[in-house]
Formats: sequence, C-alpha cells, structure tokens
Amino acid sequence: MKDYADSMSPEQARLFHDDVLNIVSQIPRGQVTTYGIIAAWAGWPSHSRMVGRVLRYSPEAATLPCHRVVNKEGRTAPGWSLQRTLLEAEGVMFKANGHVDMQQYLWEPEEMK
DNA sequence: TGCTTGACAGAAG
DNA sequence: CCTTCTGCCAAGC
Repeated sequence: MKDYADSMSPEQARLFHDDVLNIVSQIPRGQVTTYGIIAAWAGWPSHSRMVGRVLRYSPEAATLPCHRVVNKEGRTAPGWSLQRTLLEAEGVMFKANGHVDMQQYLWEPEEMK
C-alpha cells in the first residue's frame, strides 16, 4: 500500500502539464485566473503550486499569456514586476494595495466543462 | 536517502 | 496591510 495517495504518476504529470498549458491559453485578454482554479480544472485541486512550477519552467508556457495567472488574492508573481505592466496594458486595473481587482477580472474556464 | 525550496492557499498575529 | 506559519507536493541538492 503506497503512502502517497495523492501523488501523480509520470503519465498523470504529463497530462497535468498539458491541461495547465491548455487552460492558460484560453484565458481571455483583459482577464485573469488563479493557480488553484487551473489545478482544480486539471483534476488535481491540491496541486496549485505545481501550476506555478509548470508556468515557470516549461518553455511552452513562454508562448502563452501566463501573465494572466495570479494568486487568489490578486497578487502578481514575486520577482516578476513585468507581469503587472503586461496586465495593465490589457486594461486590467490594480487596486491601491497593488493587487488585481479579482471581483472584476477573474475568469473561470466554465466553457470547457 | 533526507532536508530544503518554491510564479500557492489559507489562517493567524 | 504586512509578515509568518502550516499544509501541500514535485524538484534540487
């Protein structure tokens, strides 16, 4: 009996990777979504951190609008100030505290259910 | 083989 | 509002 009930097999890791990229590619211009939402739709709700890992290390992610992915509080990725610039260029307004106004710009992939 | 490190989330101080 | 801690899980060293 394996003690890691929720870990991914190499096969599942590959599918998760593909799903993450697929979802990110569908985020509409001028909107944002979160790591947790992407992970949940990919089938692994507890792997939000893995989503960030894919976006940071996968060469494929560089061709996608990965700047439209922020954390649930609307904060941008640490050490990547350009992300805010890219979002503002699409019309996304930031609140005074430096966070994205999630109530206004959050997008969830309901259409692909 | 075992401890540390995150493009996270959520709660606590 | 900001920092820190815990839970999470794969990757690095």
